[in-house]
Formats: sequence, structure tokens, C-alpha cells
Amino acid sequence: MNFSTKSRYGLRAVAQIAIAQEPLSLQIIAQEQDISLSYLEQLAAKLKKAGILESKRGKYGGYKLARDAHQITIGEILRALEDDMFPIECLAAKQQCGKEADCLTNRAFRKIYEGIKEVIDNTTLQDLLQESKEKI
Amino acid sequence: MNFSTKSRYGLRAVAQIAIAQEPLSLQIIAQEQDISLSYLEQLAAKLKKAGILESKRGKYGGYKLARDAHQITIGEILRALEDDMFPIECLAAKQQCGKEADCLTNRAFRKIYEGIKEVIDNTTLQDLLQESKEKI
DNA sequence: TAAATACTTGACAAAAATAGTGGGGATTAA
DNA sequence: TTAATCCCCACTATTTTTGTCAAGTATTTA
Repeated sequence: MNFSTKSRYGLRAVAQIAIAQEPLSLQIIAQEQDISLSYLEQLAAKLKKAGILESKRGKYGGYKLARDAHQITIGEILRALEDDMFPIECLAAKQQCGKEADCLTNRAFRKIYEGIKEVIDNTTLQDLLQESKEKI
Repeated sequence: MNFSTKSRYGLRAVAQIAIAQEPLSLQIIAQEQDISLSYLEQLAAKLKKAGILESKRGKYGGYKLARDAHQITIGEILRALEDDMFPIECLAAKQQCGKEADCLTNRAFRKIYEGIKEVIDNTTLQDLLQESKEKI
């Protein structure tokens, strides 16, 4: 039970992009985070595909947010990065309830995932940015 | 971001033990879950060490709950099984807030872990058992 | 005593996930 | 045209997870 580095690197990248006002190149982000450009490119591709980032090629190109920060939840970001997060549907499907112990176990995990969803689907990037400003 | 099978097998084992009224042997649980006895023994050892299960050796021995079901939270169970769940302390410690993006990212994960804690520390085995009875 | 159980330790192995690397191509601003 | 950038795909290496197997020891009930 842990978040992969994909999530950490990816979320941090989105944060850097959100904070920067102009398109930010992956090179700069990769340097700051001390990870390989190629790896970061994979993450950026996922984020773009999910409609979170948009890119501009060529010189002075880079990435910026595809939408306003208050329209992006951290749930969207994490789900874009992690390949199969939150198997809630899966759990729901398997709930034949033939065996009481299985049923109980599934319900426990479902509760947890719902708790996670509650947080990540109701926290926007804007919320986090605002808190950062307040607390620093 | 996923729970390991350890958590699933372990929680299910605890559920089976809770449902059974008499000491339940690992052999039976292993058969029902179709995993090796050795593996289950490893999980049971953790649960015993955490004060969740207690054992009785010898013929007609087995495992039963060490405490009443309403005094056991799923948080206790999962923490006993997963080796290093919820790095909240770690996150808190690293919060130097030198870089805004890092700070923001850490806060995001902290929120999520707090959401998880909220659920698992406030859901007891008894809660789950009761729901099972209602829903079957 | 014999059988069933928990308990211990350690080695091992297969599979999956994680964390990347490498090479080349496409696009754009200057 | 050139340099900076995104973009794409295949591949590899490492680590973690997920177990299994073995060879015993200790305890309890009948």
C-alpha cells in the first residue's frame, strides 16, 4: 500500500507547471527532480492524454495546464499516472457474497477506496496551490 | 497504489476466524483460500504479534480473536499485515517547504493518507460483521 | 503415546511492478 | 536551417511481491 514514484514525480511536475506561468519544458522539470527526461516524458504523455496538460512543441515550447487549476482534481492526476488505481468496480463486480468472509473483506476495501475518492475527487490543484501560499 | 494480497488474505483470514465461534486452524483457512500453509502462517504470526489474534496449540487448537470484534479496527489489521503503510510521519518530516511544488505534493499525499486513516481507524471488525449479516 | 496443531527459521523461485534507458522522429520559433 | 522541444516505441534492469518448500520444534488433546 503505497503510491509509486510515478505519482510523486507526476504530481510534482504538474505542481511545477501550475506554479510557472509560462510553458515549462520537461528538461527543466527533469533537472529539478533529478530524474531522466525519458521517464518524465512518459508521465507527461499520460497527463496530456488525460486532458490535464497541453503541450507546445518547438523552441520555447513546453507544457502548461490544459484547464484552470480549480478544474483539475488530484484524483484526475493520480488516476492518469497510476495505471489501475482504485479497483472499486472490480470489487463491486466480485461481490457475489457467497462467502461471508469474502463479502466482508470486499466491503472493507470498498470503504477505504471510497474514503480515498472522497479526498482526491474533492481536492483541486487550486486548493493545494492556495494552501501553499498561505502556509509558506 | 494498491493493497497487497497479504492484506486481502490476512483480512479474510481474520474475518473467517471472527465468524467461526471456535478456534480455527490455519490448515482450514489455507484450504479455503487456496494458499500455502506456510504463507498463511507468516500472516498469522504478524496478526498475533499485533495482539489481534491469539492461538492455541495442539489438537483442536487454532486461532481466535484476541479481543472482541468491536475493539479491533481494520486499521490495526492492515497495519499489522502491510509492512510500511501510510508514510505520514515520513511526509511530515520531509516538509521543509523549501520548494513550493514539493510542499504541495506532500500535502496532497498527506490529505489522502488522512482520508484513509479516517476510514480504517473508525471501522471495526464488528461494524463489518454487522453489515454482512444485514446484507446477506 | 500419537495425532494435530502452532511455531520457527531459512532458503529459494516465479511473477509482477517499478523505474528507468535508448534511439529516433516530428514540430516549431527564431 | 538549426536548435529546442515534444513525441513515440521498444527494450532492460532492478526491486518487490508473492508465494513455496523444507526441516524441524513445542504443545495439547484424546
